[in-house]
Parts: sequence; C-alpha cells; structure tokens
Amino acid sequence: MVKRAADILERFGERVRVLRKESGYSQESFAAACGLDRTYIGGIERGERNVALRNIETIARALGITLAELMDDL
Amino acid sequence: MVKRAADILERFGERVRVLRKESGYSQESFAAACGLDRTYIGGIERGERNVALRNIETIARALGITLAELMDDL
DNA sequence: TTGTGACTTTTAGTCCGTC
DNA sequence: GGACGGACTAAAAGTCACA
Repeated sequence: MVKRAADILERFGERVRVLRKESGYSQESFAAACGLDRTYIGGIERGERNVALRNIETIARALGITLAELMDDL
Repeated sequence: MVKRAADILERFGERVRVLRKESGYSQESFAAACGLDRTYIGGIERGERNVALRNIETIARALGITLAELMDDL
C-alpha cells in the first residue's frame, strides 16, 4: 500500500519547494522571479495557501515547466 | 505556427467544458457532482473564474482524471 | 534564509433570479 | 440546457514586522 500524502495543498507546496530548490532559488529570489511576495511563497510551500490558477501558472512559468509537469503525480 | 489560446482561465474553462460534455454531464449535474454552484461552473467554462487548487482537484476528481491530465496541454 | 501572526484589499464562490 | 446579473459571505491575494 502506497503512502498517499496528506492534503493537496501540502503536496503541491512540497512539490514547489523541491522544484524551487532544484532550480537553485531561495524563497526570496524565487518570489522575485514570480513577482510575488516572499512570505506568500513560504505560505504556499507550507501548504497554507489555496493557490488559484493564475498564480499556479505564474509559478510553473518561473520554474520553466508546464502546468501538467507541475501537477504531475499530485 | 500553432494557435496559442488566449488566457489560462479561458483555456482551462474550455477544457473543463469539453471533458464535462464527454462525461455526459450538464453544467447543473456536473456542479452537483462537484458539490459546487451551477453558476460557478458556468463562470469557469466562460473563463471568468480564477479557480483555486482545492476546486481544481475537486473538478479533476469529478471527471475521474488526475490533475496532470486535467492540466495537460494548458 | 525562512517561519509566522496579523492584517487589509480583492476575489472566490453561493444563492437568488431573468432571459 | 446554458448565459448572465446583483447581492452577498467566505476565503484568496498580497504585505508587514519580528523571531
């Protein structure tokens, strides 16, 4: 039985955190790349923000991946 | 040159509309399946709604597909 | 460099309806 | 069966000071 991670927001946040680090960003520099606030990015990564589609797209773009890739396995 | 559809919300809405119809739902029955409001689903399909992640997941679930599949080619 | 609480403004999302 | 509007409430967006 495969462990299915908790909440969709937590899974999404963790995925953003991993991909951000892989891209060599700090939260602050990544926030700047997205045009968003540093604390907002932090909140997303902690699974505290129910991010809407426009910001999801912004994040995918900053990571240089497609929406489908960002959502992969979530 | 491939036509790149307008706005992410419009592309998402159009995709939901196509998949909903393929599943044989009316907007109203689909809204019921999602536990969302009928006028909200209509607004999404018209590209007027910036849907948040929890509802994106709800919609994917009601359509019986993954988030990545829902976001495919958006 | 990030976590967190508190906060205001904007918008997500509901519910009533008409065409 | 779906587009669209008005009025409303809940929640997302966005920012700050401080640990």
